[in-house]
Amino acid sequence: MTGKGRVTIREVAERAGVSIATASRALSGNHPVPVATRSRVLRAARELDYVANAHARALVGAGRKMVAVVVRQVTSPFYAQVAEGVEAEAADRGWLCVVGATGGDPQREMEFVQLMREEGARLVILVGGVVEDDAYRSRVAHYAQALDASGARLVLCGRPAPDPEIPALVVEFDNEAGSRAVTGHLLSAGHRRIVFLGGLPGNTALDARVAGYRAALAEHGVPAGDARVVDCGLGRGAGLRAMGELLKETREFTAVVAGDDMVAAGALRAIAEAGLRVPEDVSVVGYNDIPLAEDFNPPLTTVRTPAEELGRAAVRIALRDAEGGGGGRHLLGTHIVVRGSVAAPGGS
Amino acid sequence: MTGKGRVTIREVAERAGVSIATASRALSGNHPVPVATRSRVLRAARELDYVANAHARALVGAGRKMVAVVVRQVTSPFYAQVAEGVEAEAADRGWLCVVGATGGDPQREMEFVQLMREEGARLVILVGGVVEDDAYRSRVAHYAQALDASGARLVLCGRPAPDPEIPALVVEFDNEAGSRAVTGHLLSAGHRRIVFLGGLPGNTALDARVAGYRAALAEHGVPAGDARVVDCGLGRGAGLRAMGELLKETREFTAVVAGDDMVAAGALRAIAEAGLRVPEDVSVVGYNDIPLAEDFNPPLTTVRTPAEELGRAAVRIALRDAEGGGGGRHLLGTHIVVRGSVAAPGGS
DNA sequence: CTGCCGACTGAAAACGTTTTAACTTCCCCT
DNA sequence: AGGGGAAGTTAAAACGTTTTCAGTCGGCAG
Repeated sequence: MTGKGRVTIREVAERAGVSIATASRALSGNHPVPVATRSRVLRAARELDYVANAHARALVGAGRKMVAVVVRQVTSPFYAQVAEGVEAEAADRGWLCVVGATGGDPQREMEFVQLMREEGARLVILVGGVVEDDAYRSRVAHYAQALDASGARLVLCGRPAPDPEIPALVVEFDNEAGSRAVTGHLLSAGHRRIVFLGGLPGNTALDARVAGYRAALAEHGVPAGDARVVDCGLGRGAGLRAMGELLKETREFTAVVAGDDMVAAGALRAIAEAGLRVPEDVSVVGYNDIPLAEDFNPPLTTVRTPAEELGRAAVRIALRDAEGGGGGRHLLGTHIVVRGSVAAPGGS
Repeated sequence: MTGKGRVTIREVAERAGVSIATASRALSGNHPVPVATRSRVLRAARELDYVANAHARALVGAGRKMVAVVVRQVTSPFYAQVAEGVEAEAADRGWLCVVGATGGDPQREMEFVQLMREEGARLVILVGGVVEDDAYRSRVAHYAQALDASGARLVLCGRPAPDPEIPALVVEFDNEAGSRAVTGHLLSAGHRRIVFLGGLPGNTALDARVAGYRAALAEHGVPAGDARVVDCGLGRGAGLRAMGELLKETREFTAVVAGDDMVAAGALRAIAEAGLRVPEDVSVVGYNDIPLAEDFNPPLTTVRTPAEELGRAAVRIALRDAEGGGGGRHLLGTHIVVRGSVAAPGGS
């Protein structure tokens, strides 16, 4: 039953009584072949359960249609949605999608990009905010230049291009606008003492959200000195810990803007553990509107960032501009989703 | 700046003043090469920013170290965790991991497996319960036979092998035991009228959980007639809808066993919307212990299925048994995680 | 009848690497 | 001094496709 190795096109050709060249043409459809010959070849291929060797094909042809998406971790709901968007858009076009996880380690990111170069990926999408230091800039410059040299494209989602001249495309959400809007929502409800929980200095995405938060405060006439940013970074654990500590230190605030929904999840938990109620005692808003945000306790008011659409857009724009080469920056809009975690300040 | 095509090993060899063969050996390290020559080649490669062409390498060599993991959707927290486990274990060994999403469509599953055969994946992991009909059996038999013929391995996670003779490895959780345990937990708390929400007849994973549920009832002397299984399938939306309808029809139950945590999330929401409290009026348990289960309202008592470990185990076992060929079935254990969604029946 | 064009086909080159087999050197042993 | 390796190196074959180039054949216009 199991022929030793894989069936090759040679055996198909033999069985169909044609040359390798004709078999190839019939199978790949690159060149017209009389229908009789063609069906004979196809039947032979079916009978032998022939599958073409993608490596051989990629070696001689124009390479393989493959897109790579690189995220910190697949289990983050936001990244998962982005990856799903990329996967879906790629599948729609018959492209293969590879996802890599770095765990936030630049070393693994470099290894993975290297691997993708070897594999001949034509599109590499790096997702997620990052601290923009010199190491980052030179790393990305190298990716962009190297990928460009072999005709591939680099897309940065939620992280900046180190230099506008660099052949990388940037597709991201307008973090500052989203954060300004949701902070404005709290301010409009009457809050004045609002904490931003989850800053990550140097991380461009979080810095933009902090900037939006400060801008909203300024717009509503809150003194800049009343702003308070807790730089605890992202993740549920970080939010839980930082919120717990903050509550031990002070209760001089009525609302919390979380860096993202996972931080908000931790914060909600910490607030409950401290014996306070949301939203009666403290209002909380998140960022990203992950799928389970409406199952939090209470359901979370947050900013909807259509993550899947971000992934799709990255692929779509990169492939559309494929000829254009070069860079460019595309901003995607966001909007507030109002649920039960916000009330007017001043108790029940 | 952009040299036209990719740098090949020929140019590296030329610059280092050696033959292609020597360059290849120095770079791949398959054959000892004097340190002087070796460093000369490596330097040339570094200077030219050479990356090997994985296609050419795979074409002549033993193929590429690549594992493919196929799930319904990446955004399901459970599948994401499994995929992360596979990715991590693969990365640890320097293998490439490709994830495919089928959306539950057998057609897309077949296409993806076909693609993986073309790409030369050496390990294909199919994840997730499935209805075991004739179409499924013949599909999987074909995968197994075809992959085996080209020296690749097939692993089934949470779905059955159609035939013990078939060269496929099964790695899964003991769904029946887990479900029996968590249902037993409710029974021990005093519940007698317990609904199973989220059956999916024909789906082997869910059927096993239903069987565990019934077994637990029988063990505790609850008449079989008091069992009630709502076949609404999985997903938050399904749970929300089905629970809402059930509550309109009857309130003759004190506890709910959900098919998985997402169904539980929907159920919790529906119960709250009906004006009931969890756990005072209704107790709820889930399945899988997804990362956000403790942020539900209330925190969810559920069965912890170490999903990442499932992914890791699939890779580990498959690679360890690589020589052994053939099949085999491995069961992974689970345990209950007690949180706040269960109380004794009979109101606050 | 001759010449030409088009449709179809096949032999062979090419893709970039690894590996085999053969060829040098050079050293050591007798 | 001659022979036997070992160590280092290289030319060439091989991997499975696609594509180019050249060929064969039949038909049709002149």
